[in-house]
Amino acid sequence: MRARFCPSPTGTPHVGLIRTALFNWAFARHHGGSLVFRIEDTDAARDTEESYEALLDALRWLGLDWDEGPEVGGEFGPYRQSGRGEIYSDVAARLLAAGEVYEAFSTNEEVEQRRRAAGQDTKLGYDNYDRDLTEEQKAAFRAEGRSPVLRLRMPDEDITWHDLVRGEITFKAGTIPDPVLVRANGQPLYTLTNPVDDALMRITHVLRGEDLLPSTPRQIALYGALLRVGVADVMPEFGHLPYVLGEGNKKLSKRDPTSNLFHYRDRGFIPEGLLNYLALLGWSIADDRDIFTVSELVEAFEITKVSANPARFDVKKAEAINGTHVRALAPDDFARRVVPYLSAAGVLPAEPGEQRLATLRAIAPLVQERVTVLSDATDMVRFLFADEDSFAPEEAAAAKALGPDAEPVLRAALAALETLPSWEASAIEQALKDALVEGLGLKPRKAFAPVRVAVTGRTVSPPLYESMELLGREKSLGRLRRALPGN
RNA sequence: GCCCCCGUCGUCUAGCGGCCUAGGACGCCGGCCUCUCACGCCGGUAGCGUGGGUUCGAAUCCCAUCGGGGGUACCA
Repeated sequence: MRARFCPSPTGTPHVGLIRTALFNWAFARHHGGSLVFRIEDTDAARDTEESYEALLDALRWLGLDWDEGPEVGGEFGPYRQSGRGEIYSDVAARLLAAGEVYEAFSTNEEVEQRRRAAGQDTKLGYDNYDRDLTEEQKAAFRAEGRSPVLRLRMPDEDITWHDLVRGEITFKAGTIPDPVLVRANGQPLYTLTNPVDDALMRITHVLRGEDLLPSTPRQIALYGALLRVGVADVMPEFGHLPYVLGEGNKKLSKRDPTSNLFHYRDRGFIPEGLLNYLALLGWSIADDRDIFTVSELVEAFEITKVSANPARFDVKKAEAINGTHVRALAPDDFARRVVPYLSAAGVLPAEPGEQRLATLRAIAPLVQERVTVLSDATDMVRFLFADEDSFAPEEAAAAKALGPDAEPVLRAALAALETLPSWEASAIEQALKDALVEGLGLKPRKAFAPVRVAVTGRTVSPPLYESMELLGREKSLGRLRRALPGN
């Protein structure tokens, strides 16, 4: 089995596009087949090199590898359509010679005029007028200086296929006008290049977005022609994946920043979590489970079990799934992955030393169960890495917990901690409880808030005693003193 | 207009004629745990678009209808 993923390098990778890549990848891996990665850059006006690089970056980040394609090669290359021009003109010539394709000289204006004259809706499109032009007529058009486009002669019977996700689909004969395959200037169009490459690359399964569904009949028709002229061996099977929707009922717009895959990477989604969530958009592993690993996905994936319903991208659920995967990480792995986010936020230097990394590893397990995306960690650990000159509690937190009532609490805490023989979480806990809860008779909630804000700078923090242990005695005591009124 | 796709809790889904007084997950609400916040645990909320058939029996089959989406390019 040979599947393919063949994006056009325009813009940034869209989550819907990546879901398509994922399903093709999972399909190929599940069946032990091959995944071909092809770049459809035949539209010079819109394709960019940055976009091409972004596509590679995205797939690599997610671990979606390909067996043939850019940078890995393969026997059916090149894998960027911009390098396959000769192939297309050769195939076009064969189709023309066989009469599968014909030269059409009509301009859009002329087509519209004829439609109107016949009392028809101009939305019907091309009217197949040039199908049977005589050599004399063609010569006359050329004499006028016109160059023909190449159009495919559509068959005059219904076109039916068994869609892998939707079942039988039929387009009635005569509803699709003969499509242009090659521009007058010789430039091949998607309508030609996509099926030709699928044929030449021996693709057996075409899994793509539902937006391409209306173009399937003409692709099947072209495939018929390719089969007859010997370019194709077999008609591939088709499966049309449902849309990924955004807010409202429209497909997630390319302009919407939340459609950008890198938006999620930047926030600290991890590949395991994002892949899991994306797989849930149209597929499910079981009726009572939705958390799974990539290898479990590969093991269980069936294209025929994919739902035909459009799916809305739900950030909340994506975050919940991601959080589960984050928590499943080994603590050191979590610590390692969080470093770039801390550096980007200025909490850690770009290349933190071993001492800071050790501190990070120590706090990691406590932070890990409190985040849904890795960037959440920055505000939680900032207090540990701030230097004492610049450290100050957040204003709102100070206003809330470091008012006049706080002074006796802070003094009692200091007194209890200054003489503490061992600076260790359980000892700190005992000392604070004795001094504040027992000694001052405060509710625990009331007792620890001022200490927490003084030491971590926030009302929400990792567990206090462990945080203080990691911060160290001197810094902790110093911060408590500085939180006292007048300091 | 014409062609095509889709229609189960707010959202993603399970469901393929009896196992459905419709299951799970996210969300939301309540509770437990608790030094904060989370995590975890317990409980609750909420759905088969509508109307006709077929059948002893329909979310599941058929027809109609309504709603949503896409296409209708010398873009992909």
